Amino acid sequence: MASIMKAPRSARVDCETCQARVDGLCSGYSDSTVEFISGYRTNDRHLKAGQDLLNLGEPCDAIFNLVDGWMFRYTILADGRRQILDFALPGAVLGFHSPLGATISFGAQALTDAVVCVIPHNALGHLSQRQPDLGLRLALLMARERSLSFDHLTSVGRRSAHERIARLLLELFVRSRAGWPGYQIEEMHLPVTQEHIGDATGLTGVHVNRVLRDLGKEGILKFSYRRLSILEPDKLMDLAGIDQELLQSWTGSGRSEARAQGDLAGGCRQAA
Amino acid sequence: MASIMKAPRSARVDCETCQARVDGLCSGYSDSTVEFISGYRTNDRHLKAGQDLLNLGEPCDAIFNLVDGWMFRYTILADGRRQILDFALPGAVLGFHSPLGATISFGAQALTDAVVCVIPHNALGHLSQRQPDLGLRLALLMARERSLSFDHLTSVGRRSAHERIARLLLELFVRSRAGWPGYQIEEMHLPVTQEHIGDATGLTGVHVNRVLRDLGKEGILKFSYRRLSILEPDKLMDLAGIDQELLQSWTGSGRSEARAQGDLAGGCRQAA
DNA sequence: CGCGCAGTTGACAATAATCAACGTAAGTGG
DNA sequence: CCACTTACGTTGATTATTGTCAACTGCGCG
Repeated sequence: MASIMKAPRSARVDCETCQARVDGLCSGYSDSTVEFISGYRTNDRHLKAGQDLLNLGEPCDAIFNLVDGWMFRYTILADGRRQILDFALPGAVLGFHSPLGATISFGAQALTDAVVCVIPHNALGHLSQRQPDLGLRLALLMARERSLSFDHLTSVGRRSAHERIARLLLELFVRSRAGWPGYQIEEMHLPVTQEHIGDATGLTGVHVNRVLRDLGKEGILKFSYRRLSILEPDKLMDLAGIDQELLQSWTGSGRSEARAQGDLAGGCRQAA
Repeated sequence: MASIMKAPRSARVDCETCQARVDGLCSGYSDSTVEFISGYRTNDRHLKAGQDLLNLGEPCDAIFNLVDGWMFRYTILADGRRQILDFALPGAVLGFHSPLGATISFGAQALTDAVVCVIPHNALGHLSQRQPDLGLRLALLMARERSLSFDHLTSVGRRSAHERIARLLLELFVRSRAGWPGYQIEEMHLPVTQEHIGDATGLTGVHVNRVLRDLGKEGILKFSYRRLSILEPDKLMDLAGIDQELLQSWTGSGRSEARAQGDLAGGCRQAA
């Protein structure tokens, strides 16, 4: 798919390795087989858990495609308060902020060891010339991220602590599994602490703990030391106020969405 | 700029009127002269204050460019709680959500009488073929909206009621004036109620009122019956925790951003 | 001039933060 | 394998912030 050709311009050096990675953008989740096809990936960065991808206040001239691992985006206020903006799973695009050469205002930190593919901003122009749909696909991805952000805003602004936490855990479960637990007890490793949950939901770590105790007592779920057990999926879904359609938008598996992606990916392959 | 040519396909009928409007997308604020150039705009919708543009739960096959007036996006929870997601000023793009034909999950309501230009989704594909940069410009616009949403999330999650309200009023002032008040007393008409402010900041209308009373007592600002007076701009800026750079990202007047838009707009005009 | 919506105020309740102490699991070097 | 270290989690007492309810006021508009 990614044919090898000499690069006539310096910016093109990165294009070939990036091409395959960019191909995965619109799906929202990267296809691991692409890595083998594209051969050696020279532009990858490997992060250890807890390490930052971007340093706040520095300019940023690239976007990043998360290949492996979990990360999260955050803001730090002057007095140290932290707000986690969202959690990034493989396939996410990080560092695409409006002003191209401007200093960034959001950090991105690895929750687990992680690998990101670096796509310089100037390569984007070349890529989008060869692949006319790239821009619209990126726009769609950004729009989806914005919708997710709207969702979080609604949670933090108008839902109770119980609802917010139930919702967040459910979201992370569904997004990482790319599916709804169904109606059986489910268990998984979630690489976040209660402090992370607090910073994502606008609560204190201490209060998160109390709410988790409540949810445990009610037999809905258990979470401690990065291990989540969903004991009563239906009760959890009820508490979180989730409907089926929303679940689909998280996984990108909705019927209409699949159709839309099909269109775009189709046009994409024609162009290549 | 928008040359007239026969439309070979039905979707093209809308293209000509939309073309000019779409040209304004990347600026973030529409250029009113464009209206005259494009001649009669057949696809406009006129809304009265309080009227909804989108009905929650219905499918949506178009995007909208707000030409005139103020609007806001919102969510309603099952029990009636409302969260205002953002305020839209002329130039904003509404209704661009991920699944193309899916039912929408966010409402959009007019605060004043308003005019929007309707751009059917299928026209987007045609337009972006003739105007290859359109996608990237849209992506940039979406990314900027996401950043704004991240900002609101941080406010609601981690700032006090006073900070949130100060920040929101300052944001609306700066965005609508496209500039910072400077250091003199400023006054303006803000077409929102205290209830709106509450729903945008995750507070109650009652509590917003108390905070506004505090801010009035301290001589920082006054707001009542849709009239905002900023009495001490520097104190307000301090309370809101705003830095100069953020102001620029709101107005889109930052140096690096202007450069980026120049690049894009330039490529855009070449294509036309 | 009277109706309605927006704003204002007070008393009270609920939710969540803060502070501080202690418990417990995971990781490390000897 | 152990003691040691550290980060994470747990709990109670107390305070602060914000919400709820309800009554009342004032502005604007036909």
